[in-house]
Amino acid sequence: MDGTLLDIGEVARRSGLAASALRFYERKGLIQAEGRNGLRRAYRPETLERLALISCARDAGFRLSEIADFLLAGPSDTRLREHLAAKEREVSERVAQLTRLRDSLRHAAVCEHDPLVECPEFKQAVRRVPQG
Amino acid sequence: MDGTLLDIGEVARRSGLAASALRFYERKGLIQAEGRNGLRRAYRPETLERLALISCARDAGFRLSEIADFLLAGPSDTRLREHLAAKEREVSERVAQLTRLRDSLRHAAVCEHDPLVECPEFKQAVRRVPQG
DNA sequence: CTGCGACTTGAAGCGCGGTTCAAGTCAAGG
DNA sequence: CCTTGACTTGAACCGCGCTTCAAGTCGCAG
Repeated sequence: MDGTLLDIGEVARRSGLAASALRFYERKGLIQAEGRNGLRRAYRPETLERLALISCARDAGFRLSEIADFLLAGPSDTRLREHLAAKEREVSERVAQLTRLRDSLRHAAVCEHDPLVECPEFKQAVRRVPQG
Repeated sequence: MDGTLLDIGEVARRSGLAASALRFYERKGLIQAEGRNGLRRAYRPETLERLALISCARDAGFRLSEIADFLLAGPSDTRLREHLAAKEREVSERVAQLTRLRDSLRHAAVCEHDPLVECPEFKQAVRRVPQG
């Protein structure tokens, strides 16, 4: 064994993702193995970082196809930069919304309203975001 | 027509949700019609508020089944309160993560790194959340 | 009474993000 | 050499959140 390359089981263990998910990501163009050891995929350690990024973005509501686009980007890809900027605005909005939701949940834990959902303080989470 | 009750088309238009989605939500116990006008569902206007709450929670990553649980909660439901408190922590973590991601995206829009994803500043989004 | 169109139903279908399965391949160790 | 066991493949399947479809039922206008 080379020592610098990791096999899929190792990557799965260290990334917390299932091996099946890694193969799935490969089909979708999100990652690729450096080579093969026989039939077996051999991954560079950097792949772990990339997977962390993928997990992060996916948790943030990005689709795998979007993530794949981002991963291919160079600094000269203008359209992609616009896409990233748009995503940034989207994420900002989500942060604001989630922050309100968090405050509502925090309140809910101590609220005395009977149908909890009727509490006006709880409902603040629902305030419409000003038109985008 | 009664004037206080809305039919499904009206609710769909005003909530921005498809009629099929409203029927789906009914099957899942998220909403219910006040009654029927012939076969047709007749909704109370408050349903619109409830739908706004549902959309908000769903966008925040809650499952419909979770939302249904929350919607049934009274102030004495201790287990549910714990669930809400747990969700609050979860949402807080998400907010933190998304905030980092937003900062990374903001940077990405002006970054000169070639594989954009290799930029160390970009990668800060990926910093592991301290063990939960 | 005759459309018409918006509603009703249950069942099937879809896109996403995977997991599971069956069958096969390979490297290392006894 | 032969077994073991982690890997390989493609294809089928899953849960979620809906949408679409086919077939039927209303209420209202003409």
